[in-house]
Amino acid sequence: MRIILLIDMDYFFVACEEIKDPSLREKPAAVTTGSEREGSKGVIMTCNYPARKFGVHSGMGANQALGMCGDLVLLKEDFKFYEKKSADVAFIIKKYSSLVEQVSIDESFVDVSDKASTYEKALDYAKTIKEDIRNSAGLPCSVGIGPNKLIAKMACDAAKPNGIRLVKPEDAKAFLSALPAGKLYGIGSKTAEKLSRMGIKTVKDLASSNKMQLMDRFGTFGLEIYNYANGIDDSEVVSEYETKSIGRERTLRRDSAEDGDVVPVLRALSREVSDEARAQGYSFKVVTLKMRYPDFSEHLKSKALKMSDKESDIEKTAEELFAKYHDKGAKLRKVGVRISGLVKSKSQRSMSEFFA
DNA sequence: TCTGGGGTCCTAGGACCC
DNA sequence: TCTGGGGTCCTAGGACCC
Repeated sequence: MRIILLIDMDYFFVACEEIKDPSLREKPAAVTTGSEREGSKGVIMTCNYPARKFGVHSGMGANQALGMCGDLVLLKEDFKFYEKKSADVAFIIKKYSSLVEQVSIDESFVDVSDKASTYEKALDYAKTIKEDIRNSAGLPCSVGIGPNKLIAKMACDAAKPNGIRLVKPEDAKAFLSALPAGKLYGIGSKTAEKLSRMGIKTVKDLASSNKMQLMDRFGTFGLEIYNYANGIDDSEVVSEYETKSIGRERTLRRDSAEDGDVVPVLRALSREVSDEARAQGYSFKVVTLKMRYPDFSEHLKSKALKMSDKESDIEKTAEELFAKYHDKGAKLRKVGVRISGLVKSKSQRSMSEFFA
């Protein structure tokens, strides 16, 4: 029998800020991307629950959020600090199981099948971990418990904030079926709309829909969401993970068609990408330039090179792609540089082999 | 939702090789 | 000269998640 936990930190970035400044706890507060763009205060990345009462949520423009809540405290993101707190939390979780998959800065799956023989014991185990995180790292989290990653994830969503939710296998289908289809993991706005046009509005509708028809319409993805809707997910908790790509992107100060506004940004981004690749010990094969236009349409242009670890190759290729594909006179909103086809550099490889 | 930045996975056509 | 099928790489774009 498998028992999986999903531990998800509550309003993580703002919770970290509350450690620095406890007085924030009583106030509506949000962490933003910050912005150099004229007229913009950036976008809300996370907000605490007092702010949510006003309708503030992540992804929203900070100006719009201020319109809903004039007293909202805006804080510019401090990723270094969040990464440190994330590492603290990861260290705590690893005391309880070695089979941990960190899926983002604030979320980890934990396979506790070997630690807990029953769901009741898993529930106690989850309480212990949650308390440890609260006491040792000073941060609140929620925990979902289920027979697979999908159920654990959906249970955790239902547990938030600061809760624990156990969904046993025999209850999984009933638990899921009440949800709107768009709340199911993997179903975003586009798919929700397509499903809705097919008459599929809830997870229950999806679970009892025609599997063949779904596969016809969506390919293997159709099978996946059909299985999810039925509470089926055989994917493993994987603790080893390889980075696939490293990228940086930036919204320009103002929409611009001038090379003079864009090229320096490409250089800065290339530099940052190169620094990150070096820090992680990766060489790369492919460089991709992303261009976003004022209407939010995006174009990607990429070029495969010989394996390289040189900043100059990133910069040269990004500028080359820009010169070749950007229509002169067309304004840009955002540019990005990404490298992929990553391979651990020799020195790094021997280091990890040494430790293995 | 006048909308940031970091990622992942999937698909699909064409090139090229055997 | 015309023909088949498989495999892999390259490139572009879409959708999703946090």
